[in-house]
Amino acid sequence: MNVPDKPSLDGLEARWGEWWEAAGTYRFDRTKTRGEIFAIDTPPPTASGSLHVGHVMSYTHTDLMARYKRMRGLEVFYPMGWDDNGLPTERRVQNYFGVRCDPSLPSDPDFDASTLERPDDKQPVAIARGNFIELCERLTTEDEKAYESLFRLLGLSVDWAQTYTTIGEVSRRASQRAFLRLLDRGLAYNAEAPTMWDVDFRSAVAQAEIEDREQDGHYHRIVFDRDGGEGPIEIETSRPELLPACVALVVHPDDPRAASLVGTTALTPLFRVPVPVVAHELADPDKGTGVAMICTFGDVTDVTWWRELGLPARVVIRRDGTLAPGRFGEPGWESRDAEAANTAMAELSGKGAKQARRRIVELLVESGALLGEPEAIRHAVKFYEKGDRPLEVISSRQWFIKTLEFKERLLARGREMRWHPVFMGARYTSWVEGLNQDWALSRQRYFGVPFPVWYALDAEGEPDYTAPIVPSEAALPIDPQEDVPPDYTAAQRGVPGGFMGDPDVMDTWATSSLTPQIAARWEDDPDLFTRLFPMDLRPQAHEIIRTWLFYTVLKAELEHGSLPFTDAAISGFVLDPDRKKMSKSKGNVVVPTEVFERHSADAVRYWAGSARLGVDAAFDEQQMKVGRRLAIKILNASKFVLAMDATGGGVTEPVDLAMLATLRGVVLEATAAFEDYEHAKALDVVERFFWGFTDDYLELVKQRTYGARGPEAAASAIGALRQALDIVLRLFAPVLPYVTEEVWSWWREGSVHRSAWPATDELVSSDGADPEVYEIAAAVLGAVRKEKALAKVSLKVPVLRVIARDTAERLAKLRLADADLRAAGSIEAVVYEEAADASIDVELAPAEPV
RNA sequence: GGGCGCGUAGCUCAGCGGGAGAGCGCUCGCCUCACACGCGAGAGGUCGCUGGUUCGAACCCAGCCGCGCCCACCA
Repeated sequence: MNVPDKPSLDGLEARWGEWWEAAGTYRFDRTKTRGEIFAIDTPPPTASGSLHVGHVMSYTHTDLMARYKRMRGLEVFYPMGWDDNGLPTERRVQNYFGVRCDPSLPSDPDFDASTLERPDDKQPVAIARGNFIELCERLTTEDEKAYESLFRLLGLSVDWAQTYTTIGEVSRRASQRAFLRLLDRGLAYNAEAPTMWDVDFRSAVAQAEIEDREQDGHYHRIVFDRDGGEGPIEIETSRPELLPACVALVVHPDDPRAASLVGTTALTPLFRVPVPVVAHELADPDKGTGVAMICTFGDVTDVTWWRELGLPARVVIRRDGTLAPGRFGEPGWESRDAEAANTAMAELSGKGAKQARRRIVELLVESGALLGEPEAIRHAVKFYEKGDRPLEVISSRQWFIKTLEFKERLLARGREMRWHPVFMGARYTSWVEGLNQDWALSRQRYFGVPFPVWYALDAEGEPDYTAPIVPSEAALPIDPQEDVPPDYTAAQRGVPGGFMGDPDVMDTWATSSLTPQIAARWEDDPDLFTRLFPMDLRPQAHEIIRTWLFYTVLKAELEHGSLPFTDAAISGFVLDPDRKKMSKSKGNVVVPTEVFERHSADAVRYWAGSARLGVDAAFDEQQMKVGRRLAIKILNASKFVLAMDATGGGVTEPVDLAMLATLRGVVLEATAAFEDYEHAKALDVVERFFWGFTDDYLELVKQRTYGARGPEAAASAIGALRQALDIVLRLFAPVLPYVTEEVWSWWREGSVHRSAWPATDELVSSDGADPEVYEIAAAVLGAVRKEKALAKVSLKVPVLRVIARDTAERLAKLRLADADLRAAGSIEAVVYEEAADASIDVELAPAEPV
């Protein structure tokens, strides 16, 4: 027994953090079988940036579950990954080192960034992809160290021997292997197809990375002449600059005008291009004039129309977002006045969409084709979530993964998964139901996992995309820019009759969607994999249900025919005190390290643990102060409990048994709450008991522990106190790992975090005890305190007598606590009066003359 | 436009069919031998609004209002 005189929270994080590491308290034991393991698919935080209190909350939520399951006897697999793959890292490396990636360069094996020659400060140095990746890894290593130390401070019970990075070799191999297998099964395909395209990043983006933003715009009413005579046709468009890309007009088949319009031909204004009028269900009779122009391509509806109606393509937007020069008069670019069309096009060429729009409106006004004033509107426009300009639909060659045909299976997997909270499952369902394109997998970027394929070049040097050359799985990971395909030589790269490597990298989600497989060392360590996969828990934020969660389900379904994990726990956002989401741009982020210093890690965890899953939580330092107080209270109450020597007698006093019976209910409730992923409820139940334990129970039995009623009665109290403390420490351990470990170390062996979660059979001695004894006695004690507070006297002032009126049954219970009550409240006598209405009268002794 | 969640004391939230609660904040008091980094007490609320079901509604149902998020084919 080693109880300090002045227990303190100071230094607990450092002391126990080191101890846990040295003792291997959270080390994963891989000899356990799947049924004995609880496997967590930890979210890998983005390694470029900084952790904020949102991370603190959600990672704490995961840790609560990890610690609970560990105490339940499960071997917890709790790894940590670092997401260093992707655009944020790429950008930071470019700025930090002044380099840019040129995938056409071969890697320099002697590359050294410190001797990097920068002939011109303004011009970044071009380096090979392999060297670029080295730099990315080097820079992110620094971030990862900082993150790890913060996560350790927070007390995450991660096994730090189980780490991975999403750009590391294991991740690249897994990503490429998964891709090759999908390719082999025909589930991955490449195609020249219209795809959502960010003109600034010059890369394709997937549906999941697109967000709608409300934008100001205008409806322009434009009149098309008819090719042949009948009256003109009016349409409305918010994108008049796409007029040269117009390939048809469309009406709904049920529109009364359809009969006279469909099958006829109209002429585009300015460009005089004959376009057919066609019918399609997607044309909305109530929108605009009911007639829409189909352009290649203004939006995804255009793509649908173009594809289903077999229309030609006349693309005018280039990959950088500017308009191309006119080609009217060439094949496929028919015009009744090609010269005028090209003149008009020349006015637009080289301009971005916005400028081109402004100019074409002027041209349309001059030509009289624009009717009236453009009508100002607000409408939703699609953006890449990280982009600044609206997306364009641009045709390019991309890799896709078949997704649409698996919708039903993916929906079924969503129903099969357990969602915490349940309503978050609806997010997944609505996303899957709304899918309208296969997963566009390729990105025209550099830092990422390359596609492990090459293409044979024909005699003209043109690649054959239909038959990609693939490496063996054993060779993975490969970089097709560095490595040479089987049966070729390096000298054949890029020459007719030779080969070329696929220049693109995969969407970062292609890797992130394999985090369970990566952490479990899929195929690299089959023994480990069978012990871990499918995992138990995926904790994550709700904003990435459609990306991380969805893609992970998709990959597991396609590769393994199973869920990747059985449970998903979704955390909410952290809001600042003004109820706004914390974000760097709003300047309202709180630096976590300072918060730990002010309140202690346990206190911060208390705040996080008080927030339920799926519910946005306010950042609330007051709540952390409460947590700190609770932690200190645990120290002091423990000190009191452990100060008295245990004499070894049994727990016999009714009040003691009643308290333990109450605790039994608490154990049941807290356990049920954790099983339901309701950690906040578990904490609430335990905390409520604990405050009553210190405020009421400790006061009731304090005098007795000092021996006021003899050694046997004292032993009963001391025994009950110790048993309660033993259980309460374990109940608090998931939320408050530091303070509970500290107290545990005073009198127990090993770590509280490897001790067993409390079970009711530990409290068998209180079987049949009536918790009401404790409850009623506490109520009387409360009444006494109230009387003294109202009289503004010290709690030491004696009470002449307390008259308790209640039913005979309850009075009998109160009598069982008579002696403790009189000692605790300095009460000379308790009078028991049977009455229909319960009430308590307290008569204080007259004040001492001063 | 569709969906989900939320609206309870000044603040943060629990309660989800039969007494309107907790903590913080505020006010008042107390150095009571575990704790002044403490202890005790008090004040404070037509439970968003309107209807309905029920003997009884903060809780169930319907409609509305407000806030947040998710989804949706930008004419």
